[in-house]
Order: sequence, then C-alpha cells, then structure tokens
Amino acid sequence: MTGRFDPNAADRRWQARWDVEQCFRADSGSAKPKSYVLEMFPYPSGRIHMGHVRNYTMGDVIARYRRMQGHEVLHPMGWDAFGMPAENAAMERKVHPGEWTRANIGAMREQLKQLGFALDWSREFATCDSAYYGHEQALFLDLFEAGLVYRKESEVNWDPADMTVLANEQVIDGKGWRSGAPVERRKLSQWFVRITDFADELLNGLKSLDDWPDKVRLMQENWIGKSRGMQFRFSLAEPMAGIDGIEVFTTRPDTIFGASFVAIAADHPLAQVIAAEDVEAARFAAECKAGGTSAAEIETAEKKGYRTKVEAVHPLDPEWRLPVYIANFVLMDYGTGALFGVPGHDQRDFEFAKQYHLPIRRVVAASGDLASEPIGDEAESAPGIAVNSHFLDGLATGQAIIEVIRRAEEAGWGKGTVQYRLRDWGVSRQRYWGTPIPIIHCSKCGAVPVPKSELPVILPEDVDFQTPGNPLDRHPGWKQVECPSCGGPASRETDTLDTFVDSSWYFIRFASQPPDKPFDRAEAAKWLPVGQYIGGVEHAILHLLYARFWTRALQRLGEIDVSEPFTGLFTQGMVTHQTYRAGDGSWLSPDEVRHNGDDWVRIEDGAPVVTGRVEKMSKSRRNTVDPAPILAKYGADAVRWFMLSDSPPDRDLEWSEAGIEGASRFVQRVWRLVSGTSATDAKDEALRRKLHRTVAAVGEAIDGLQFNKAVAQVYELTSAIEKAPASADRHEAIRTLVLLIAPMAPHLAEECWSLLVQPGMVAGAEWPSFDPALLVEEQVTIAVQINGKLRDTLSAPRGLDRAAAEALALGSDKIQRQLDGASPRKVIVVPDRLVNIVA
RNA sequence: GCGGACGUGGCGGAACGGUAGACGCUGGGGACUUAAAAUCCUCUUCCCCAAAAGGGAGUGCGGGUUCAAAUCCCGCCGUCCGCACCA
Repeated sequence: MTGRFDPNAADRRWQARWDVEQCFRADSGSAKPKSYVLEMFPYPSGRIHMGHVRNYTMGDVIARYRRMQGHEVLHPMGWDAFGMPAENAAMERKVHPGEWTRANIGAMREQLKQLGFALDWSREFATCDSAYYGHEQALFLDLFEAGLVYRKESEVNWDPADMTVLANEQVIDGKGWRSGAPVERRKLSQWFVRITDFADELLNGLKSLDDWPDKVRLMQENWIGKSRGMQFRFSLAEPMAGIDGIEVFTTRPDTIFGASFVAIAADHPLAQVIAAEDVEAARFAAECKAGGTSAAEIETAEKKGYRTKVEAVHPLDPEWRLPVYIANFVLMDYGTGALFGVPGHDQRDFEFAKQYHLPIRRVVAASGDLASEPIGDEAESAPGIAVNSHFLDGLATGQAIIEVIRRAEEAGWGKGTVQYRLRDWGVSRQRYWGTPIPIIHCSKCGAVPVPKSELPVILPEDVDFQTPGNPLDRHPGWKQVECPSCGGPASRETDTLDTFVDSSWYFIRFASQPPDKPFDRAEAAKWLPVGQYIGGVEHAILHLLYARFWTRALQRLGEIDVSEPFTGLFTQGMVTHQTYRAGDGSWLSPDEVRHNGDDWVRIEDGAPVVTGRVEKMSKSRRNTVDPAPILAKYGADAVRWFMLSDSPPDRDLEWSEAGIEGASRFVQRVWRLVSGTSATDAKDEALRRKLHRTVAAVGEAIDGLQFNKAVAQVYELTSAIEKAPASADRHEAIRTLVLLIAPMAPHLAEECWSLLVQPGMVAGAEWPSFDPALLVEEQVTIAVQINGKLRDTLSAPRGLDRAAAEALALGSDKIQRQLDGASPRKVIVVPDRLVNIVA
C-alpha cells in the first residue's frame, strides 16, 4: 500500500522538520549529562568528497546515539577556511580568495545538510571570519605577553620568480612547483611559539589519553623525541676568535673514552669562524648547505667531513687531542649542533671513521674478558660492560652513564640533560590568505603588539594577485600605521599565521562564542574537553599536537580549565577505489570504463583498460567518486549505511557500486517490514530474546565505534523478524528496529516512526533498553570434541552440571562410534559450551 | 636504518584460548512473471569418497605451549603506515 521508500522526498521533509524544530541545538544550560562530539572541520575546497561523508557519518552516529541515550550533545560544524588553495585559485581564475572560499562554503554546507547530519548549525563559523580570527589575534597576543612567542631568523624556500615563500611540498626537484624557477634558501625573521617549553607536559599527557589509538600516541611520543644524556664541553687546543670550546650532546656518555673525533654542523658558529679563514672549509660548508633534504637524498648521501686545523682537548685527558671536522650529517638544530664520534659503538660514526681512517676503539664489550676483541664490520651499539675506559671499566652501560655524569657535574665540565627532537613551532607564513599577525614594527620600539582595543586587525580584501609577491606588502596604506608605543611611523607585520593556529582552538570557540572575547571560561568548561574527536590519521601529529599545546598554554595562562582538548580520539580509514589506466598510461575515471566479461574496457571506444591498485581516492589518479550524484540517486540513508557497513571504521573502505546498491536494498527492506506490520495477541519468545540480544549488541558496537558490527547485528535481526510470524513481539521488534537504525539511517527511521504512528520524532526518542535476563538462551548448543576435534554438537538445557554434560556427550551415537570402544582418559567440560574428550 | 600495524573463502570482513568463516557483496540454482525489474527461497572454504550419512585439510610459512591456538610464545616471509643523518 505504501510502495517504495522515496528517499528524496523523505530526506528533504525530515531535514526541514529538524531544522524548524531546532532538534540539534546544543543547550549549555541543560541539566542532562553533556557530550561533545566533533569531527575535524573541513577545508572548503569546493565540494564534499567521500572521505568527508565517511568522517561525518561516523560522528553523526555517535552524536545521535548519545542524544538518544539522554545526553545533551554538542555536535558543531565550521570551516577551516584560510590556506593556500584559495590563493592558488585566485591566481589561476582571477577570483578573490575570500569570494572563492565563501562560495565553496555555501556549496559544501548544502551538501552536508543533504546528508542529514545532526549538527548545531547555529554555532557555525569560518576561520576567515574576522569575528573568529580577531579573537585568535587576541590569544596570540596573550601568548606573546606570557613570553611564549618570540622572533628568530629562520630559513625558508624562496621562489625568486613568484617572489614568494614555498612550503616544502611545493618544492619539486629544487624548483618552484608553479614557476619552475630554482628555489633559493633565504633567511627571514619569523615568529615562533615555544611549544618546546611544553615538551615534557605534552609527552606525559599522552599517558592519560586512554581513549586515543596507541598508534597516534606513539607517533606523538616519537615526534617529541625525548632523549636523556649529557651535555659537555670540549675545550679547543687554541681558542679562535673568542671561541674556546665546543658543547656537545650525547646519549652515551659511557663511551667517552672511545672518542675519535669531534664533528660540527656546517652552520655552527665555530664553522663560520673557521670558514672565514679557510677557503676550503668555506666551500665545504656551502656544499653541505646546498645538499637536498629529501628522504631519498639523505639516505644515499655519503658521510662527508672536512678536517679543520682545530683540535679539541678530551675533557678527561688534557694530553688527548681530537680532530675537529665540519660534517654534513651534523644538524645545527638538534642538540648543540656538535657531537663527538665513537666509531666502535655508533654505526654512523663507524662509517665516518672508515672513510677518514680514524681509530676505532672498543670501549664496550659483552663481558670484561672481551676487551681486546676488535670491532668487526659494524659498530656495536648494544649496551654491555665498559672496557678500556679507566675508571669506568667493569661498569654496566647504565651505571657507566651515571658515573660519567656524576664526575662531569662534580668537576664542572658537563651535566646530565634531556634533549627533545621537537622544535619550536614557526607560525609565520608569508601568505595573504591567513590571520594577520597582530604586531607592529617600529624602528624605535621594535616589535610592538597591536593594542587589544584595536583588534581585529582586518585582512584587507582589496588586494590584487596579478603581481608576484605578497599582496599585503603592496597594499596602499594597510601596513602604514603609527607605533602604538611612541606614535612614530611604523609598519604592520605582513606575515600571517600558520593555518594550524586556526585549528588549534576552534573546538573551544564552538563551545562558547561571546562577541567580545575568544570564549567564556565557564561556558567552555561546560562542554570541554571534546569526548569524541574523529578525523583522518594524517593529522595524528601536527594538528593534534598543536591543539594539545594551545590548550595547555591557555591553561597555563589561566584562561581555560582543561589540559587536554580531546579525551577520545578516533582515526578513521580512507575511502578507496580501484584505479584504471588507458593503454597510454593515462589515468581513467570510474565512469569512463565498464566491465566487459572479466576485463575492463573504455566506454568511449572499447579499448582495453589496465586495472591498477585500490588506492585512496585522489584527483591525480582520477579514481574519485563524487558523492553528489550518488546522494541524488540513492538518498542520504543508503549512502550513510554503506559508509558504516563492512569495513571496520579504522580501516580503508573500498567504494563500490554493489555496496551502495546493497545498502539501498536494505533501506527498502526495512520500509517493507514497517509498512506490512500489525500486532496480534500472539507471543514469540524466541524473537523477543533475539531482539534484546540485538539491542545490547548494537549499543555495545556503537560504544566501541564498531559500526560494521552494529550493521551486521541489525541485518541479523531484520532477517529474524522477516521470518517470524505475526505477533505482538514481532510488532514490538519492528518498532525497536526503527530506533536501532535511527543513528545510522535517520530519515528512514523518522519516516517509519511516523508510519507506525509513534509519538514525537525519532530525533527525540529514547534509545531502547534491554532486559539482561533475556540475553541468555534457555537451550544451549554444546560442542563435543574428541582430542580437540569437533565430532558432534548437542542441544541441552542451560546450566547443566559437569557430570551431566559429560554423560550427555558420552551418550551421543557419533561419539560412541568415534571412540570405538576406547575409554576416555580425561574429559574437559566448559559449562554450556563444550565437552572435550581426551581419548 | 628505527618504530608500529596487519596477513582468515572469489571479495569486504566475524570469531571472551573453546563449534573458524557471523553479516554483507559476488556467483550458481529455483519460485513468482507473458517477460523483465523488484522480491522471495536455496546453495556457495577447499579436497576426497559418496545415493546419503560421513571423512580429511584449512586462518601467510616453520616450530612451540595447551585437553584445545586465527587468538599466546619463538623464528621467518610479505604488505602497509609513521619518522628519518636526532648524536
């Protein structure tokens, strides 16, 4: 009578209802328990892609499920709207970045709405709104005043043709990706944020993040890279230009008697002094700096060094002189930019020593009597016993380390220290489309913060992109200002903030958005921290680390009450698709090819097509599937259902036509079930138990973010209902089924709910409860094994004792036949599950 | 090089150390139909024998622990991811 479910009509109808009734507006004054569910906000690149659909569907299931469980849910959406693609579009298509970005936001907002996400749109904002970035400027100044922001010379990739700074990934084979001009390295004065001040906190904080994937915690731990060791000083045999020593850092002070050389970075201050007097040294240093920094280049690069005339004095033996090298593998920005080489126990030092014929001494051995054993073809980096090391001889590595540090600190030539791999965060970007850094440069007063009363520093929109260089620099009038301090002529900072700053506090602004300040502390405290954060693993390090840092910094400043922004994190897998190539190697999109028997051919001309790997959907491989037409054809619920089916959420999901067809079939199946139901007086105990088990299992699966399992459970229940004869229990099961699918297929659920003439909307309904007593079956199946091999399965009432179970198993004809007269040596009984007969 | 994850039918994947392959997809057979779509039923890990009942093998490979291993331990192989000259 009701025919097919019409997703297009239903989707629109219910989306409008939710909107009108403001079902998903988060009330911070609510007395209900609060849940903050957040997905990483999108960059408005133009259109929604499948990755977005998957990400936001998962978040939506959680948000709707929590709401049904009686929580007050904050589930907001906004736009990470600053960034380079807008500037690229501006240059290519002559549209203003702001115009381009806002048009994209409009289009993408519509698409998100069509997917029926339970979002509180009243809190929407874009980071390019001055109402957002103005507050960001205020926060930046707070950090500035607290001494967490400083200015430092730093190298950038400079494209001389476009007169612009390039990100590392925009440098291809040493050339600018757009201009093709060889890229230069330039030193610019840039702003840095002292994230390293928080290195230890950020590291220790990871321990409390139990609901984060171990993988992400480990990645952050490695990124912070804490090493304990010793920093100490080699004095120079002859001081040069006021420099009389070299500070080095080592994690293995126990090997100090195995030293063969000292190596310094090409841009080490001492190297610069040496280069001033030594042409060869200068040339070598220049060569080191020119070397590429790509992974492949580093891997193949030879260990090279230049032996200077300088000699270092061993701190424990004034007669012992070590040659000082300038070496290409020493990094200026790790440790002290200098190290001492122990070829016997460090592979890199070993290779260097081989090349330059330096001594290779053994100072660690597996045992004391192996002290004279020479080092073989490789360095021995494993810990052991100190040998050939004077007062250290006989000490285990750990003890020897402690002893050297103790002596160094006593004598004053060194001290135990901790080093981090983490560097301070450079936040200056020589870009137009970003948050202006609220600083004014005055020739008399230096860098002066813009007074807070003058915020926001508005990014001017009347700029032109047709001339190379930074538009803010060329803008008539924008940067010319009076110094807030002395009133003299001064100029604005023309750099903008890294967009990672924008995404380091947006979740706080979602929770509280007063007009006159970044957020209200008490209001923010009602929602924060985010209980469930969902996004791609590509943000495992930078975004998540910066957001953690920013939160901790605000906490230190007394502006916020949480130390960790996201207590629960989930990283979802990618959406992938088969790739196709034509005979000439060019990529073909999925709608240019079709199946032809077992092969694939190009639709256009029937030419054979080579199928490639299943890979992440990407424009370059042309294997993307646009969600828009799929949505139009199948409706939001089928798309959402498919996104949740089959693949575990943290693994990749392969898009397939068959998969979406299957999801669509299920939507219709539920609709048929609901359309045809009617209650009778009959009871159906078995179905009732099945229902309660399913309610428990689906809840558990959603709680564990195992949506594929929840889907499988729902399928099972649906089949059971279909097979069951009409009864009161069947009717109830159908009503409950509608609630179970509501977080995943909300439009269908609403439509079914109203067809069943239920009060209110599913959006306001409660999650079904279950009776624990009904979760267990009265009748259980017991597996009977002989020597661990399954031989029979028997049905028995639940709760049979061991003796009865054993008797039952031995009474089976199959078992008797198998035993063939042999008597069991031992019988193992697992109650209600299994009997294993050892014969 | 260092660190980590993973490896189960034709495919995606289930499986507190206790009946491997739930559920979905694909495919085969059938029903309904003039026909098709839709829908429903049914089979579908492999091999052997078989009318059937049944038997054997099986979770990347090789060992081990256990009454019992996809699951725990050891050693390989492969795939993927992160970091990368970090002293």
